[in-house]
Amino acid sequence: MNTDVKKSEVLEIDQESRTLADRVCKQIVTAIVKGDLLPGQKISEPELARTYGISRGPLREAIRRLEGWRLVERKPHIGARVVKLSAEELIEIYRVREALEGMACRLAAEHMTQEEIDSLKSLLDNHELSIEQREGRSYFQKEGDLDFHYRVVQGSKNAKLQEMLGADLYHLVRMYRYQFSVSSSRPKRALKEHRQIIDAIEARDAELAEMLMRRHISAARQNIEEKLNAKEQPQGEQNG
Amino acid sequence: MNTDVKKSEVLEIDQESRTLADRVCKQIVTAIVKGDLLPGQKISEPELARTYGISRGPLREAIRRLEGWRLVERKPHIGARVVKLSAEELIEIYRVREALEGMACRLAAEHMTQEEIDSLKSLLDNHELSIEQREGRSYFQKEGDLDFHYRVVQGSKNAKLQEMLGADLYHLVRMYRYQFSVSSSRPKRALKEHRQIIDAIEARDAELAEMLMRRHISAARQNIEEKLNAKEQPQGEQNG
DNA sequence: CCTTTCAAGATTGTCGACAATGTTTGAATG
DNA sequence: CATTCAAACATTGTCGACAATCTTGAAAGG
Repeated sequence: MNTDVKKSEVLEIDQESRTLADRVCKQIVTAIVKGDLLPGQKISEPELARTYGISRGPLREAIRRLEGWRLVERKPHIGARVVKLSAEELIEIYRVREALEGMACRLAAEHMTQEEIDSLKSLLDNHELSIEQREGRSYFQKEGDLDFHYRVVQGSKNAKLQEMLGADLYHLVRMYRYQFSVSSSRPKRALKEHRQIIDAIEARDAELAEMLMRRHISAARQNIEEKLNAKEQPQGEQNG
Repeated sequence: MNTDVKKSEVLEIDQESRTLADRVCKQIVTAIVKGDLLPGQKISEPELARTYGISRGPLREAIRRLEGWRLVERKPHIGARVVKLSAEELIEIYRVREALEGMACRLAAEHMTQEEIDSLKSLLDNHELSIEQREGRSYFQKEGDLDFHYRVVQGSKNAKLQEMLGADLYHLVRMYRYQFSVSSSRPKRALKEHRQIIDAIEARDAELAEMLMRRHISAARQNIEEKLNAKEQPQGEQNG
């Protein structure tokens, strides 16, 4: 038997998804992020319960947790819907990220270990390969960028920051990346900025690291704003 | 009949607490914030269900939402406990507040209406009265300060900021204010700083407003750090 | 033809019962 | 006397049924 294979996985995943509610909660998050459940879409309890093969009890508990995470909104006696962000709210999130990740990056310059820095640099090497080969392009656009940001936040060693960014905001960012494909669209430039940031962190230049991260996120925000404007200009095109 | 009395209340409160789960959720938050449920304390489902006179179903849903808000932690098959912050995590929260409320204050200087500013100034007048009369002292220490901060955040007009600060962090701050009484302990000085901040907002000096707010929160953090150190120095004194 | 009303259907909210898992107690053994 | 194991107990997890509320659609009236 393969008892000692993937021991940590057994311990961790088992710990976090031993109940139906926890497991289905993750599945719903994935469905939302991947776009199987679209923003604004109604979440039907009977339908989802059938889909996942569970009863409504654990499903409702999962929805309640998602409600706490602000990934779904609920109205009493009416139902739950996947949260739908307006353009303004999406921009707001990027402004919050600018403040929060700027701070995270400053702290990362102070607290990240050399091992973490080296590992992150090799991650960027992988990203570069993916971009050059044009094969993992969509991966980089959709997930690779957030991988980088996630690790910087981890490096800040501030648990509250990790919660607020990693667990709350990134879900929403991911969701909207999959929906509109408003990802960086200039992977090479983003990669260059990532390298500048990690260099500043390695040099322990906290001030510069914060500034570069703020500028990086600000550029991403402007990029989104442009794309949103470009999409809203053509009148008469309504989807829904 | 009094049908048109408190119409907004009927619409809002009714809307938010029409289900048992929503109502009991609020009750538990209040219990946590007031200190009836202490940090680290186990939340017994049968006991709470009896206390609130409901079945375990809605209660579990309420706990699940609180879990999403990170006010309680759950371990599968073991139970839920009120979250217990270490001294480091409490400090972390104040550092996050510094970044987030600094940003909120800058935005408030740009977006707060004159009516909101006037109302906030009269709130500060009330605080001054309370302090002078020494009668509402504990109210000011425990709630009045957060009232001010809450209104500034509202004035930022950034919904995401309002969520993250108003709905998430302030619960935790309140909880620990009630537990240790590590509130400002210098209400006059805090009030003076609040007045400086609102003056900067009224002058539409965003940069100054941000700086003053950051300094205000930083001072509060240092105050807490001192008190925590003073409490940890006396050895052999262990509680609970 | 459009609006209103009401009844049937579907969905959400609540409950009590049962199953699965943890915890505690106490007896047997070294 | 300490340790270990197992059985009894308590708690958490899951389910199906019923009640309360909302939605839909058809009939009646203007």
